[in-house]
Amino acid sequence: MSLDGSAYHHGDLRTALLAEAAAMIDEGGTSSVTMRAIGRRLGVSRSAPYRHFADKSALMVAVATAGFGHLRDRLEAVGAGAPGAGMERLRQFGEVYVRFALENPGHYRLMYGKEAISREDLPELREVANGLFDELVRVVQSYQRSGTIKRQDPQLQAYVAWGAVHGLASLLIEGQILTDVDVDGLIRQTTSTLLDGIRAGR
Amino acid sequence: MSLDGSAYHHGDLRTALLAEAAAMIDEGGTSSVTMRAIGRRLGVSRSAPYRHFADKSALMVAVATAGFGHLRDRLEAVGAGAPGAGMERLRQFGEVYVRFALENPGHYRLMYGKEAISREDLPELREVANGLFDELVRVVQSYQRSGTIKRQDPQLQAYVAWGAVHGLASLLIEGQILTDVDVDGLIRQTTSTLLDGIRAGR
DNA sequence: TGAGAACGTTGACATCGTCAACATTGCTGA
DNA sequence: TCAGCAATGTTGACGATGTCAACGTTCTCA
Repeated sequence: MSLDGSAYHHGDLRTALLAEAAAMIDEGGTSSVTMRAIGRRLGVSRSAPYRHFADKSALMVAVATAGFGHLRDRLEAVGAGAPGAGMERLRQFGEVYVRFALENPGHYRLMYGKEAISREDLPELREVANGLFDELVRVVQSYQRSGTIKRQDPQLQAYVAWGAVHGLASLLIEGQILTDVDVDGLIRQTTSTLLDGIRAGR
Repeated sequence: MSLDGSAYHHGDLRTALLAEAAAMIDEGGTSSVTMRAIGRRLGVSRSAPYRHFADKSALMVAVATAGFGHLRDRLEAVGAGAPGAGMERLRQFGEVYVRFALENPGHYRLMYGKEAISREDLPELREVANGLFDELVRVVQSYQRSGTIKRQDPQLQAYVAWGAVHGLASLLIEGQILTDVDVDGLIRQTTSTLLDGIRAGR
């Protein structure tokens, strides 16, 4: 790869494609993403992307995969920190999750929507997504063992928690929440309500 | 309009277009909807739909509008019923909301996603959506007055509640929840957790 | 009954995803 | 060093799509 201005070979088109695709989704949704437009914005021809991704769907899948990687990094950073008192760690997971979605709406939509990713069998994506969820189930189970939260079906409890943060993230991303709302306060109140709802009864 | 088999005039193409579009979204997502395909499926030419909707976006907006009408009817039916003890009515709102989404995934996605509906200014849609939300805020306020739930910012509380059911509905619709999960139980546990979370503290 | 409104059809064009054929550059082994 | 192959990019072409314009058909009502 050359670092000079030789135009023919881009240098790192694959990476640029991933970034540009995500940026375009952020700006105008998945339907605004066009293979030709991506090429145009990156100054390459319309079919240059096909040297790096089999088709548009493959590019979308790659963006989603990258998103899962980033999200996992964020969540692992939380897990690696000090446990904190009570359910502080669980709250942090929730808040980090929502903030990730707000900062990477393009990635997030691909990760948890099936609009742009039509392929039926995507074992890789399924696996990483399930891995994150399983981690949440484990956290729930540990809180149950310590008697901090109600002893219900851990899987259902995890789905409820996920649903709460996913719902908030989705509403925010899709522009369903009035712009004058205090987002930080809303995130905090969402996690607080969730934690109060699953806390082991007196 | 003729009821015989005269082929030239469809009879009620506008209604048929709305139904067919929603059905196609249910089946393959918004990206699978094609003006030409709708025409094909209804046995009319590719541009017949343009006699009833200015463009594809207008058709999508009309589907969403119909969806809001149906959802409002369902929720009003709940509101008209017996109040029930405690927060039973609030739970019913939540459950009816999620079930509506599950039964009408095509409509629901259009209603609360901005993927297929790109138009910036859609005062009609905004108004009906805000109307439903305002109703939720009012319900929250009445529960606050009766001392049933915590006295927090009613708007934030309403967003939290909406987020919980919207999140669950979205996860289910987007196929993010394992198929062997007890959906009824999950819906019930979601509303229970939410109600426990906002219930006025002892 | 006849004329305009309402409704439907075909032709045409730009854009899109994508494949095939071809051009250019980078790298590696003799 | 350099020939040749792999990697990377480009252009041409095709079918599908959204949509407009021009035109045909049917309905309605004065």
